[in-house]
Amino acid sequence: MAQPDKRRRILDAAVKVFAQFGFYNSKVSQVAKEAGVADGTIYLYFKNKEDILVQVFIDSISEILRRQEEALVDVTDPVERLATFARVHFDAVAESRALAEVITVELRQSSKFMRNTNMKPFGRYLGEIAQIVEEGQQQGRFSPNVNPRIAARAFFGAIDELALEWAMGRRQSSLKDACAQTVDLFLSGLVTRPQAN
Amino acid sequence: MAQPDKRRRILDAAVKVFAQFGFYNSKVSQVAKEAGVADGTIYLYFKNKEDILVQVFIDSISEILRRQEEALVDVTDPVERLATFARVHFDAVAESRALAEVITVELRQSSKFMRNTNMKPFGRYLGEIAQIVEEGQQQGRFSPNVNPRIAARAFFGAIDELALEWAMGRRQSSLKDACAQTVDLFLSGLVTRPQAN
Amino acid sequence: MAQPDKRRRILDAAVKVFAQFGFYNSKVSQVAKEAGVADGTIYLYFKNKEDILVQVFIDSISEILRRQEEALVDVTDPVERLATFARVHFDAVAESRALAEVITVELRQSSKFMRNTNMKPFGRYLGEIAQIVEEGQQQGRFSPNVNPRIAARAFFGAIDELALEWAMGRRQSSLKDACAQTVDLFLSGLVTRPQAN
Amino acid sequence: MAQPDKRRRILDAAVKVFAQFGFYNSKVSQVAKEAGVADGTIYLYFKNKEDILVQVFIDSISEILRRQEEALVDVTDPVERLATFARVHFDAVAESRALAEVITVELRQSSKFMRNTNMKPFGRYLGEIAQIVEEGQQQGRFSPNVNPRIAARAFFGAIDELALEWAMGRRQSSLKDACAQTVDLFLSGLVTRPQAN
DNA sequence: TATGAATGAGGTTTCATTCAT
DNA sequence: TATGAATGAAACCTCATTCAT
Repeated sequence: MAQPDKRRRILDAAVKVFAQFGFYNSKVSQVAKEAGVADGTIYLYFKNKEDILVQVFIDSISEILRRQEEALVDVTDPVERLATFARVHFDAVAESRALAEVITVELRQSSKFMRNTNMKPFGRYLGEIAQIVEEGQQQGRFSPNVNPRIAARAFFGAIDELALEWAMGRRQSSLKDACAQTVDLFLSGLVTRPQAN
Repeated sequence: MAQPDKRRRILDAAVKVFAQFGFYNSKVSQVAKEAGVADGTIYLYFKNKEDILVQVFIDSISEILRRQEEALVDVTDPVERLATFARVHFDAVAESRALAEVITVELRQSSKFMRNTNMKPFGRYLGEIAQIVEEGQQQGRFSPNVNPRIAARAFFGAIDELALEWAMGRRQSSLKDACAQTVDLFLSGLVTRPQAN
Repeated sequence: MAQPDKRRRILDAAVKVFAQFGFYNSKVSQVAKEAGVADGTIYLYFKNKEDILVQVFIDSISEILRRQEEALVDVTDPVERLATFARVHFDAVAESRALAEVITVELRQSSKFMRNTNMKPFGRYLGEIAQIVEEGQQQGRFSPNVNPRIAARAFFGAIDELALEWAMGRRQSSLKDACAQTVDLFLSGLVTRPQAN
Repeated sequence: MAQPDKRRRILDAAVKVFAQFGFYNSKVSQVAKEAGVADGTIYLYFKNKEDILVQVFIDSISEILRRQEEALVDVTDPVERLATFARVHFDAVAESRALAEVITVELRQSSKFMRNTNMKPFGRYLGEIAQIVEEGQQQGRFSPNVNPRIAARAFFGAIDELALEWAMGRRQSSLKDACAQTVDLFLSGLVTRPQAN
């Protein structure tokens, strides 16, 4: 009975349930059953239902951020860094289709109501991309004509949309291909091409 | 008493209310009050609460599609067509911040439940982009190395994400700028550059 | 458009609808549609929904009573009168299965709420049976040991229950047979048998 | 707080409330208040409002059947068995006027919707009577000219109608008398009288 | 008389949350 | 810590009835 990390089990169960039914159509009791705990137990670990979603999000983004930092630690070329970033994001998403749905879909829905919540991890996530772009501009590898934050947002939107498409079950081509194509699209638009023109 | 288009008024009210509180936190009675009709009247025009959301979506996408077709009728150059498409999308979104929120946020939330719904308008919307890309490839203006449907999806994701950012109230730069930058990013990645390399 | 007897059409429609769905599960609009009139028209002829049921009942019982009186006018023998009464009741029921259901089932349900209503026709109906029994007793043909009103009630209960069984669709034997058997049962218990014992 | 049998209390409360207002005019909240539980608690024990009625019926019929079997265990004479059956039915009814109303009135109303329900207890109840008649016929005590199932139905209809009359508040004579008279009526019609004729 | 769009009161039911054990 | 029976607030939706035409 004494599970090592009940909080973890509840979060995992929540991801599974939220992904299948959507946050507002999921019942706390479903999450409890999936986690193998009593309904009341959930409230020992989370303030309320919405808090579960927030924690799922914070935990997931934090974990992905950790992986990003780990993967990027030795990569210095901005072009390579952006490609790596996209690959890690896709790999994370590929690991858990359910998590992808929760992050891409449920999160947006709740975000309005999370203005007071600690959304820093997501800001950091976007900021990470923006920083790569910025560094690329400083190194003269990326065109200085783009706003780094806007480019980051657009970049995230593109790969996230593909992740959603994939998560929704219409896997038209391999994940890797889509990832690479997207990165290429962006990079070829981003990189400075002194020789051309 | 006899309002000309009660259905229209309910839809407009719904967009306003859903945008402010989110679909699941909106009450049908709020929509009714905002529309100036009785609660029951809503059910003369819509099957149920979710149907309002579906109709908002279908109506909006249809209207935007109409505008796209109108705007694109005389544009032949693929590069120009894609730029026009993005501009019209942004203009439509700019017209109604509430509508933007509902389409970008609420819709995704419900999309799981819309699998059975007539999502053709959305499919057409994406298809429209894909077709532009495809034609561009056929005319040799766009790189043949991208899958048109994936490019369309990524393109949509990028401009939609920017629209979301804007709708969420963090209007960092002018809409037009963001639009143009995004289009540029994509186009420069997409267009063939025979002279370079 | 000008139907001769709209009230009649509404009553007939009500019988059909009430029989199929039950009074409380029938919608006034269903009755209106079945009658081929607008919803509001019903309220030109009836005070409210319950009034339709009351009128159906009063009209039906009155009509059956009329037939009973017509059939009994020339019958003088009490035994024969009771048998005739049962036969006419069954024939009436046989004519309209829907009417049978409404009278046997729906009416009981509402009767509590009809205490203030003019239920005289039903009282007269039972009274008619009681009177036959009473006359039989006065003529020495029926045992004086039974309370005529109780006998009437039991008699009605028996044939009504059979009618219900029949109306519910389990027509085990011919209507006439069941009728005759029931009458026989009662009569042989009722008639004085001077020779026996 | 912890009531021993909350289900029982809800059923009892339901019988009381349904009898007074009728099933369709009773509110679930009334039943809850009468039972001293919260509205939601009802749904821990019953599927929905109609299920309460079904369970009242099944429970009651089962209980009466139990009593019938107990009372009949030592009675062998068919005539006596039928008389006993009637007496037990009346006694059960006499115990709870409310229950009588619910069973005789409300139940019929819903019976259309109960076709899919497990109505076996009622079938068994009627079957019990039919079996007594059949055994009586086999033993030569009852006339072979009647269909046992029809006789059972008529018998039930008669005593049930009297119960209804009584439950409706027009207690014209003692219950026992009515019971005895009814039984006598039937039995004298049913029993074979070798000496007569 | 007839219509039927509009009304709006109110009931059934759900489900997040609590708390006695 | 853990449980899960109980709570009760609140929302969706229905449908009898009205009334302007």
